Amino acid sequence: MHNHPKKPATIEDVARLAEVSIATVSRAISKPEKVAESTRKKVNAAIARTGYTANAMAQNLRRQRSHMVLVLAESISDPNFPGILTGLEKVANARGYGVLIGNTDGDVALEEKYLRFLSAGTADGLILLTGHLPVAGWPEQSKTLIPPAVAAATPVQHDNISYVCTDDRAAARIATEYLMSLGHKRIVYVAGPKGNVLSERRLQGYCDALSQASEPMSIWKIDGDGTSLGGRAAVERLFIRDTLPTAFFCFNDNTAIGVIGALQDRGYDVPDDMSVVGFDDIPFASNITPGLTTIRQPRSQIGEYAMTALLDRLAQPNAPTEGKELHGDLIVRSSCSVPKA
Amino acid sequence: MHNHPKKPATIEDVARLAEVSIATVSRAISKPEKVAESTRKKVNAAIARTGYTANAMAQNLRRQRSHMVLVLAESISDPNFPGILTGLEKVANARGYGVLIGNTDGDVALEEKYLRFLSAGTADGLILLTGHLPVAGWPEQSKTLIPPAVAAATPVQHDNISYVCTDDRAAARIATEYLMSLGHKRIVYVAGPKGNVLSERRLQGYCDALSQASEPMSIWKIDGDGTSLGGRAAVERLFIRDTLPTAFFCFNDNTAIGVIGALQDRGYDVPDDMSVVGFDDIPFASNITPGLTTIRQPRSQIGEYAMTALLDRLAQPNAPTEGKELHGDLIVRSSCSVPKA
DNA sequence: CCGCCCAATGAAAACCTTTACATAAGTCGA
DNA sequence: TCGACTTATGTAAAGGTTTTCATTGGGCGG
Repeated sequence: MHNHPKKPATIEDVARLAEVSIATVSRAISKPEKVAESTRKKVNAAIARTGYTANAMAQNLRRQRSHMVLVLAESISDPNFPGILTGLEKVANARGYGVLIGNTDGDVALEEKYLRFLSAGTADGLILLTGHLPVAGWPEQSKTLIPPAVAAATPVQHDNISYVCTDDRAAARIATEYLMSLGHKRIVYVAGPKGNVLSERRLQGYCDALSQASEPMSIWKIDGDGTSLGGRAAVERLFIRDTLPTAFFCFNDNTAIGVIGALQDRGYDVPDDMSVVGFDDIPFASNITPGLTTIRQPRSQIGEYAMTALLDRLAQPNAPTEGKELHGDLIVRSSCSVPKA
Repeated sequence: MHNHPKKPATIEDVARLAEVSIATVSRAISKPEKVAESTRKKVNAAIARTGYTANAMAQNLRRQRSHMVLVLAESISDPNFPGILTGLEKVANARGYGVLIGNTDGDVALEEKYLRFLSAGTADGLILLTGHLPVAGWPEQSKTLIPPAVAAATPVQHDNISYVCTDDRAAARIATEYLMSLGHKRIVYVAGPKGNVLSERRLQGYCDALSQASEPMSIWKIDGDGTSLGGRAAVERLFIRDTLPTAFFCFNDNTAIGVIGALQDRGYDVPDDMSVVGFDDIPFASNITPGLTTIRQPRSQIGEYAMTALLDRLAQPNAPTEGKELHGDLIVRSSCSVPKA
C-alpha cells in the first residue's frame, strides 16, 4: 500500500515484484487455472502491493475489442428513454460492457459523427433508438460491412439487424377492444407524427379491433404529432365537425394528456363525457387527473433484451438476427368509462 | 473504393498506397501544415481509397487519453437527468469526447465498479450526479490521487472537485417571496428526503425570505421525500392539525404534484383555496392542472458548464477548482393566487 | 533407465498509433 | 563555394497488454 502518487503500476511492475514474467502475471489474472498455486499467490500479493489495474486501452488494442456499446438516440428527453437506457445499462454492466450515449437530435451529420465511433473501434456495437438505419450507404452495402446493431423500441427492417420492441399492434388492439367493451361506438385514433412507424403499427391494431366488432364501426383517424400540443390541436380540429367521438385512443401518453387537457378546457369531463386511452405509461400517466388508462411499454425489458441480443451477437457474429415483440399491458386507471347515453 | 470486406485498413495500408512512411501519414492527418502539399494530396487520396479510419484504441494507448468521460448518476430516471445529460453530451461531443453512462442506483458496489473505469483508463474524467464523493477512501487520500471530477446539479464539498448547480438558496427565496407578495402569511415548506443537501439549501432560501417579512412569519417545515407520494403523505399529516397553511413551497415538482393531488382529493381548489410552488420545472409541470408555478432549473446549462469545467480541467490539470451556482427562474403558471379572505 | 507427455513458465511478436530523433535535400548569406 | 539553417521525410521507440510458441523440468509407462 505504499503511496506512489507517480504513474500507475503496469504489469511489468507487478511482474518484477512477484519475480515472474509479465506473461505469467497476465495469465494469473485471466486464466488462474493455468498458473501454479504458489505463483498465483505471489502475483496476487504483488498486485495488491502495487494497486495494479490493467490498462484498458492496452487491453482493448490487443484484444481488438473496446467493450463499449454505442446507444444512438434521437432525443434523450423522450419519456421512454430513461427506462430503456436503464435496461440497456443494466445488462451491459453485468456483462462487462460500457454504454456510450449519442444524442442525434435527428441531425444526420451528428449521427454520422457518432458512427465513426464504430469504425474507429471505440465501440463494438450499436443500439439504435432512432428508428431508422444509420444514415446513407448502409442499405446497399454488403452485409458484413454493417457493424453489429440492434434496434430497440422502434423496429428497423434490415436483414442484418435484430430488433426488439413492444407488440404495438396487439397492444393497440387490446386498448381499442377495452374501449369497445365499455360500449363505445365512435372511437377516434389520434395518430403520431406523419409516417411514424409506431403510429402505423398502432393504427393497425386499432383497425384489427374495429373489424371484429359485432356491428360495423368505421375507422376514424386524425393527425397528431406525438406531443401534448399536438393532442390539443387534434381535439380543436375535431370540434369543427358536427359529430364527436365518445372515446379517444391516442398514439402516446403525451398526446393523450393534450387531448384530456383540451377536452377539459372545453368543459367536457373525462371520463364522464369522453374516454381517453394513451400508450407508453410514462411516469406521469398516474399523476394527472384523471389517472390515465394506457398501455404500458416494458421499457426496461426492451432495453435488457436489446442489449442481450447485441452482446450475444458480438460473441457469436454469425448468429441469425431476429425480431422480438414484447407484450404491452393495459393499465386501467380512471380516464375511461361507459359512453354517455 | 474497392470493397475489401477484410480487416479495416491500417495506417500502413495507407502509407504503402501513398508511397510514404506511416509517420508522414500520421502527420498529414494531425498536423497537415508539417507536410508538403503534394504529399498531403497523395495521402488523402490513399485514405479515401482505403476508407481508412484511425484506430481509436491505438491512439488512446499511445496518447494515454481515452477521450471518454464517465457520468455517474444515482438514477437515470430522475426527471432532471435527461436535461443535464443533454447539456453534458453536447459539449463533450463538440470537444471530441464520448459520454459513458454509469447508473448506480445508490449501490456502492456498483459505484466502485464504475470507478474502475477511471483507474483502468477507460475514462479520463468523472461527472458526479450522485451528490456525494465517490465511495470510501477518497476523502483521505492525497489530492493528486483523485481523478479529475466535477459535480453537477448537487454541490460536493472537496478541495479538488468543482461543482456547478442551481443557486437553490436564492431561487427558493424568490419562490417564497413570490408567495409572500401574493399576501400569504402561512407558508409551509415541504422538504425533500432526510439529509438531502438540496433540500437544506432550499430551506435556507425559504428562511431568508421569511426573515425579511414586514411582520414576523414563522418557519414551518414538514417532511417529504421528493416523490409525489411523499407530497401526498405530507398533506395528509397536515390535516391532523388545527391550523392549515395557505401556501406550500415544495422541495421539488414531484412533491408539489403530490401535494396538489392530495389537496384536490380533499376538496380544496388549487389555486383558489391553496397555493403551491414547486422546484425543477420538470417537463410535466406545465401539463398538470393547474399548471405548476415553479423554479426552473437550467438543466442543460448545468450540464454544459459541468462538462466544460471538466474538459478544461483535463487540458489544464492544475487549474483551480471552483463552485458555480446558476440562477433559477421563477416560472409563473396557475397554481398560485392571493390567499382566501 | 529411457523417452514421452504434460504442466508451468518465459521470450517475443502483435495490436496500431504518435513522436523524438535522425537524415537528406534544399535555401541563403557570406 | 561552403557552412548554417530550414523543411520534408523516414526510422524506430514507446505505449501496456495478450497470446503463440519455445523451453524447462518432472512424472510416469514401458
